[in-house]
Amino acid sequence: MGDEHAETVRLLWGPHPRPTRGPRPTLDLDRIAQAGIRIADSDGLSDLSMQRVAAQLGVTKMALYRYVPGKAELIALMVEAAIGPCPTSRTARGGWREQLEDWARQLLTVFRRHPWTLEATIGPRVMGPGELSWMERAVCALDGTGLSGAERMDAAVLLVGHVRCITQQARAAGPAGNPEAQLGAILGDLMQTRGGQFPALTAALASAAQSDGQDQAWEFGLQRILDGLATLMDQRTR
Amino acid sequence: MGDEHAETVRLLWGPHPRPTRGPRPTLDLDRIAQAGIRIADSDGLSDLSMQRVAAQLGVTKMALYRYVPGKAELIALMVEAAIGPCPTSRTARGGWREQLEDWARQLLTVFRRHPWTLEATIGPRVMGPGELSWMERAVCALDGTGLSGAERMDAAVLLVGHVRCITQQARAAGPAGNPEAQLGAILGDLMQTRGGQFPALTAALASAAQSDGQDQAWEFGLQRILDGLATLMDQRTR
DNA sequence: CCTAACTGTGTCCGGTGGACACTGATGCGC
DNA sequence: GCGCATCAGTGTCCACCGGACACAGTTAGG
Repeated sequence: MGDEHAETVRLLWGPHPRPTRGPRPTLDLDRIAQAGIRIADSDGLSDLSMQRVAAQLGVTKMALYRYVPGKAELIALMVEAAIGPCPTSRTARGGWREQLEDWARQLLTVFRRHPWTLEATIGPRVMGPGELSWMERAVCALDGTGLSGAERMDAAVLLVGHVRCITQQARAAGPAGNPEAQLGAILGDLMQTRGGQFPALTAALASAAQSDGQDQAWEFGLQRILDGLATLMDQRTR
Repeated sequence: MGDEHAETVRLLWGPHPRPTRGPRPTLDLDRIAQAGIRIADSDGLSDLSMQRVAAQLGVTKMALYRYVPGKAELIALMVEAAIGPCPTSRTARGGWREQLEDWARQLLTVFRRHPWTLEATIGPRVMGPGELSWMERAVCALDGTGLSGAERMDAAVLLVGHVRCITQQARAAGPAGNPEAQLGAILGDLMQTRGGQFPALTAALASAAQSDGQDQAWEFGLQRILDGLATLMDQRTR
């Protein structure tokens, strides 16, 4: 039972007993995580190395291994600190749809602020209390809607998937510029040079080029998912 | 205009002129990509190195650089070869909903077969003809539904996001065992030990524990998205 | 036949994550 | 007050990574 994830769980969930003997630690987990977040925010996860994190904190890289077993656990700490707990402001106001919509928008801003969390949360991993609090809030918003527990979880997962997908799409455009336009430009170039073996795609892109909203894909998917949930609830209560 | 992506486009889209002079190349792009896919399929993308790919082909790692400018381009080739073109069987049979559902299921099997494509297609990247053919098929299925070009693209992107999200979730359980059960077990452990500061989540998990279907999250999200699309079309034609 | 083009190899470099032994600071039990 | 177990940070070392570059061997065209 005691696999290698146990240490990660302890790091994310505590406790973190301060030892009484020996010299005072100059660092703590939160400062290390913040330093890593600063690097990943500015230069991306690929430029994150133990050396850089240690240098930012004024220590040697090996000093970090006194706090963290390895790079993977450091990234897990960074993700937990970057995502943080779900803000509880305006809790339980409005119906499930308003609550979920608000929740999804807040989650999107968090992901947008730390785009590297996308690639950091790809594989199987241990979730921290902050991440779980986000799930808690979404499931809670669906209380009393007639959906089963599994369905409430699935709905939350579905929304998270959309948030992640949109965040990734937004990253393709860089910090400035709207994603759809740039994606459309690249695709349009390919269409023009490589001939029209994708007729439906070219037609859709030509029509999409005149579209304006830079968050159109986000709004579209969000409303479609919420519509689908509403349809299910309708079928249940009928 | 001639940025570093130009070489990637040439690699993915051709042409690949065979030189007349000099010794015959012992390798070709397809064999290299297949070797990389074999490694990534069995040991994951993190264990993919130029050395391993070269060893599998019986050459030195530097020989690969005669065909591929770098590791990133090799991975792009692998993704294109692994995803491949969208199968055109049973094309344009049934309504948009049946077509899209079939399309999404086929895409899911492809992603399940090559889970590493998830992390390989995270950042902004150049898409190959195979990937585009999948998009083409989805957009084509939505022809004549009253949706605008941008909306058809957004719908396809929405479905891809769901497929990716489910694939990631499935990876958490390893090759065997159903994802929801294992995820629920980890979460349940945390609930039990860390106390009930997530009441809604614990309740939902307790209810989800009795659920049976191992692809329930997949089916749930898929039907919700399709329901949402149907709702939009209903509003349009009304 | 010769030469230019091209392939695969060997060597080298900076950087990475991590193991390990070590020095020095610290607080508890005596 | 003192000694010693404990723990923090450092320096050194290693295997491995992606990639640059010069080189030898092979091939086809003039």
